[in-house]
Amino acid sequence: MQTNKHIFDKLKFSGLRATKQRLKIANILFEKNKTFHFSISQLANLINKRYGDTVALATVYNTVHAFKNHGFLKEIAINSEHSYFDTNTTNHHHFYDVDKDELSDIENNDVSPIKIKKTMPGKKIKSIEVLVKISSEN
Amino acid sequence: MQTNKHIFDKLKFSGLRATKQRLKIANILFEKNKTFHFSISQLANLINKRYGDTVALATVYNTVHAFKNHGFLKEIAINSEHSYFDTNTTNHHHFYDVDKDELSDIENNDVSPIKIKKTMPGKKIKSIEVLVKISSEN
DNA sequence: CTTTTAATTAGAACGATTATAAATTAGCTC
DNA sequence: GAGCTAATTTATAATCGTTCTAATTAAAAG
Repeated sequence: MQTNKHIFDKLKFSGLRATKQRLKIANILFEKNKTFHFSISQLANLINKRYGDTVALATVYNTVHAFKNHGFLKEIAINSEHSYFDTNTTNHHHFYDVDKDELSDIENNDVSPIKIKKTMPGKKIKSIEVLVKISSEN
Repeated sequence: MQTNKHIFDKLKFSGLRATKQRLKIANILFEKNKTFHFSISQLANLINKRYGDTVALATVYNTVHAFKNHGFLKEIAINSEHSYFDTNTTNHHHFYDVDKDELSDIENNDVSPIKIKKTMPGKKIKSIEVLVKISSEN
């Protein structure tokens, strides 16, 4: 599988050892070319479904944090209930479906340019993120 | 104090009993005309500082949730570490100072109109919120 | 004043996450 | 490939924030 090779190299290049566990997790996260949004518990379930009970929960946490620290994942704050991660680490925005508790991406191009008219002296803007909450109409 | 009377009425009107504890908490939250951002633990500290150990932690939680459910407070998601609340319940946006872990408001007027070009069939937009992360320049 | 109902409380329970310390494994060097 | 070293994994315990529970207290209504 080419994906595997690619992920392997990605890990290696970043100084992370390409362990069995990390490859399994990376497979699930990066196999789709589509952005993948998940919480730790969702991810743990997926791992279990595909690979059985072969990765300890602590390792899932460790790995997600390692991936995040190396820029492979981005954390997204939606609500206090869950912490979500996103395989799309570019600057972009989100729809959050409050009925289904589901995230989807909105690319930068799909949002009109955002101009912040208020300034904070001595501070510079690091990021601008838009969260659009949606729900079924009716 | 006029604020007290006002808060008392506010509680009464909403069907919440104006208990000693709720009035103390409301005093801290709503005494300033400025927006107030806080986490539960920060609030608990403030209560303690002003009123001593007279409100149980469970009551702080209960009260904040009651206030939130009655529309006196709004919850804001910034990161997974803390859950923040805001006394400004209008539609508005935020600066988040990542160095100081501090929130401040950006009024709707201070952000250029946001147009979302992507649509989600069968869904309607409930809110659009912008989070601007800032940090010291240098 | 009595009754009813809501709210508060201390403490237990819970769930998600992190820490610990021992065992395992990846990736080097020879 | 054997041996070495440091990184990683693991099971388990510990911790933290939050919620639950059941008893007590207090507010409002009659």
